[in-house]
Amino acid sequence: MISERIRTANVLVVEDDWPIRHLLKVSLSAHAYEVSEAETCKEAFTSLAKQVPDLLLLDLGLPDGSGIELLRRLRQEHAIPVIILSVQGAETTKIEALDLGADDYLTKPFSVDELLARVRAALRRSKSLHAPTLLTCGDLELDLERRHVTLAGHEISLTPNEFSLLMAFMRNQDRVLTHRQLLKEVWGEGYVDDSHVLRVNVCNLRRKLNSPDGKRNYIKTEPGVGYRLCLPRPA
Amino acid sequence: MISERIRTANVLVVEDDWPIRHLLKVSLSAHAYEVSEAETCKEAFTSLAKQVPDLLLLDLGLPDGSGIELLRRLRQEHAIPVIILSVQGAETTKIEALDLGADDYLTKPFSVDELLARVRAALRRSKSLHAPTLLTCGDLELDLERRHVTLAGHEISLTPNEFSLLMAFMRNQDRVLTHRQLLKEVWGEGYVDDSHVLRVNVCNLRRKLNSPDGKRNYIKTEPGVGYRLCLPRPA
DNA sequence: TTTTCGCATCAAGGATCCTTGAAGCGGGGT
DNA sequence: ACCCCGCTTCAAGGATCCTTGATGCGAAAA
Repeated sequence: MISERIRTANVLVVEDDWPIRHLLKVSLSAHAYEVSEAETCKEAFTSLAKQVPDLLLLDLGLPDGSGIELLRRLRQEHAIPVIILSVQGAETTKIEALDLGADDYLTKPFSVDELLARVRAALRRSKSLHAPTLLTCGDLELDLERRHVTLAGHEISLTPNEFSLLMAFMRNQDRVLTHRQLLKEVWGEGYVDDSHVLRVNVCNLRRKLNSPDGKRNYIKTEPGVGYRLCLPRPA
Repeated sequence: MISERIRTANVLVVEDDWPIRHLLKVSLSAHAYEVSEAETCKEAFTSLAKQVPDLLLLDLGLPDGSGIELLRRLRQEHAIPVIILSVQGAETTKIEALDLGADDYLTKPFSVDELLARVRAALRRSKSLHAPTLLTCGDLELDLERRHVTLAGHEISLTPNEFSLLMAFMRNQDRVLTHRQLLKEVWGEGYVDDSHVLRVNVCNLRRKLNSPDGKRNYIKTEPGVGYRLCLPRPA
């Protein structure tokens, strides 16, 4: 927290037009950003090779080569936020840049307030990295964010209920889960006694999980109690 | 990593039957666990008040009061793993204990190998705490795990596609997302050009997000480009 | 003013999924 | 040997959701 306030962010401005470049430098410097400058694509490349900034302000209308190419090559290595500067009417290029991973854009002429707001927002976002919510159990992998499940490499498709059910299992590997617990987790408080619907879904889930060779039995039933997702130790 | 191997786990054994209690103590001590013992519910309470162990081995058939009550009161404060010891036939009590949050159970007579395996599994699980995957934007809250969305406190129900769409927005707050980016994220590579389906879903999403008072407009349209989820600074 | 284009909204056919009933199966108890 | 009970599996009606077409709307261009 403290270090964020002391260490000023480093911004690289890539812009060939002097008045605009100067405006950017002055505005940003006045707010305690460290600013480097580049007038051409080439200069930008050498600057990036020397030091990677915390944020890139990129004009798309550079004299030598398009900013698009610079963005593409930057994105192959770094994930720093990039804000595009574009002129009115250059919609196509702007969208192309955004699709390539640019974070935001400013259309000339822009207000300094808006510039600073976008810079702040971009820097704030770049600090929040996503937790790689990925659960694994043997050759089973469950991606919380993408809602994808892969078994021994290739993807298998689950219905929403099946996914929730498997999620409950994978967050409690090798642990007994009672019928009530599973029903409460997946279907909610009101379904706690409907064990039939649970059995049907466990059945369907098993069919999909055992499809490749039918060897391993992931879900073990605990008679009279519930189910358990076995760990991959082939005892 | 290292500390986990040096510091031995502390296990509290609550069991009135001497032979079993002794077997547990010997077996666990031999594998470098620190073992405390209690013969009655009362003893267990005082022991827990003094020091909370890393794991609790709990016999359900205690002479004074049921182990169930002990478990219930323990769960109001601590989340340590609990393994139940039960006799054959006491299914009802066993299930009740599991529903209350017990992690596992052993049915007497049990093998020492199985005991150790369950203890290891329970301790391993207790170390993996779930990341509270919760995204917020103003009075909008999105819970990745439960797939719930709340707006100013009360829950709103979204369809799967709407949820994915909102998730994409909330992971990129205040950032322009092009049509292509959103379509790729929610529908997949094949739908990148189908902007109509995106518009319909944005429309439906807006309706649900603005329902309470219709004041704030969360999703802003960027004409010709895409959409943007606004931050809650009411500029 | 009229036209045009992108966006918003409504509505319905069709696909997917969920629930529930019914039947099959196997082990334990009488 | 028979029955009972819980678990598994199959199948279909019904609910939900997704896609797509049609229409309305507003702003910019002609």
